[in-house]
Amino acid sequence: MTKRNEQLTGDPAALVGWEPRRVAAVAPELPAGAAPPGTRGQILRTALGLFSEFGFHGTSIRLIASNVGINPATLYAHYSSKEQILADLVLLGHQELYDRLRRALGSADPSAPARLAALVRQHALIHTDYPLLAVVANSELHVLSAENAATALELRARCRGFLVDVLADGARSGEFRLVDLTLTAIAIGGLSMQIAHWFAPGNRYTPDQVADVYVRLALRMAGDTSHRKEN
Amino acid sequence: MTKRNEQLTGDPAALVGWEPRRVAAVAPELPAGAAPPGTRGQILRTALGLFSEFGFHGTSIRLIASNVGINPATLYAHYSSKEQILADLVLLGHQELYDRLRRALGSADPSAPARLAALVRQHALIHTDYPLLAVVANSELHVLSAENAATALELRARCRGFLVDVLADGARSGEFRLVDLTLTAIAIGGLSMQIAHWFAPGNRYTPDQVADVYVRLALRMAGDTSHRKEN
DNA sequence: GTCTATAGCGGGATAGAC
DNA sequence: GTCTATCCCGCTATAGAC
Repeated sequence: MTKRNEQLTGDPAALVGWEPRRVAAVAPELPAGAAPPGTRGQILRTALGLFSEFGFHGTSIRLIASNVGINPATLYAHYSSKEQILADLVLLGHQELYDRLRRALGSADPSAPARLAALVRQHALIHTDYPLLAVVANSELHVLSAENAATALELRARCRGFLVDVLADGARSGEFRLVDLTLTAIAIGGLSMQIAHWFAPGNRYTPDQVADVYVRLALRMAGDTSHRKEN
Repeated sequence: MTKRNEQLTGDPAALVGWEPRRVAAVAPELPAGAAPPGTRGQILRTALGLFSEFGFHGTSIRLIASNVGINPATLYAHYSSKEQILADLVLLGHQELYDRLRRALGSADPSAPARLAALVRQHALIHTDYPLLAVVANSELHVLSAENAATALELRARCRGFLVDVLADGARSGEFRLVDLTLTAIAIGGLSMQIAHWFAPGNRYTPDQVADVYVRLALRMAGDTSHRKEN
């Protein structure tokens, strides 16, 4: 039995989707340096775990406070409202994504396939590293007021711009054969987002393995002409 | 300017993601024959529209009732609880998906690429035809009790089985060159789900155009060896 | 089936002592 | 910063008349 055949006989149902949870049960972590210190950070991490599982409207101030181990009133010494906690999380998640993608483009080879691979790799890795943050940032953003969502939406637009630019460059140069620019960008942009819903440290894929697979899938979707055999 | 260049110069940001809505603003429709008649059906459709935009916990009984034009108490003559309304919607959405995929497989050519294309086409079309139902069935299922979610989860497992079987068959026969069975199945299975978040009738893609693109993307992801040039 | 009225509870947020 | 105590509101759901 080769490794390839092992993959073919593995049971996908064992990995994903059998349970009605929104995310795998992983510890709520925030990017190093991004989390505020002390109680404020503890509130943020606790809210992250609860929002990711029950949603913003399904999580009460009282529940957050009790999980932190403080009184509900104490929470308002650190955040002005429940929405402000979510706003901080959503912004933080989008900033981390934008920073990673920008750095990835900065250090990638200039060819379109190399830049696309770098973007997709980082997009996959942010979802394995911070799955709860990714779920909250993506699926609870819509409950924020327009003002609280504005900065995150601008960062998101820039990230989408990175992807569209790389795909368009590759199409012009002949490195890619796109089926359709807009829909391919949407599809590749959404590809890694599902990772947050099933990935957990210690399952049968490492983050790097997941990222490798997703990079190859994205290159196939873009119609990469440079390394077709390897894809 | 060729059509291909139009695609390349079209602005993707004009289509998707600039707004913090969960779904495009489309009328809340249910599959013909699946919706109950009279007030009961009206409640179901109204709840569908509200759940899709604000989520289950973000939607109150009072809001549903006022949008239907009835008293909140009247609602309980038709449904035993708010959760029961959601349970009906989630089940209905999963049944429609399962029925479509089963019919698609029944009428498809026996080759693996033809069956994969049929599955992906129907998966895409159900998201263009019933985007609100798809969003609710997918992203609010987790608030249901285990009993209320059980049937939908079983249907979902069968649908995933369809996809995994087709990919595994194609890999064995050499029609597909898979990067990884499990992750490809997850990726293709999630591919069309995003459609529900941006598609609206009357935008620049028809449902058939969307489905065509997604079928080609999926065949590329599977490493289809039979029609490589067309993909 | 639909209404009025309301029970009973839990929600977000605040006042003020320490 | 953290607590106790509480305000006030909106929530799901029910009782009972019509």
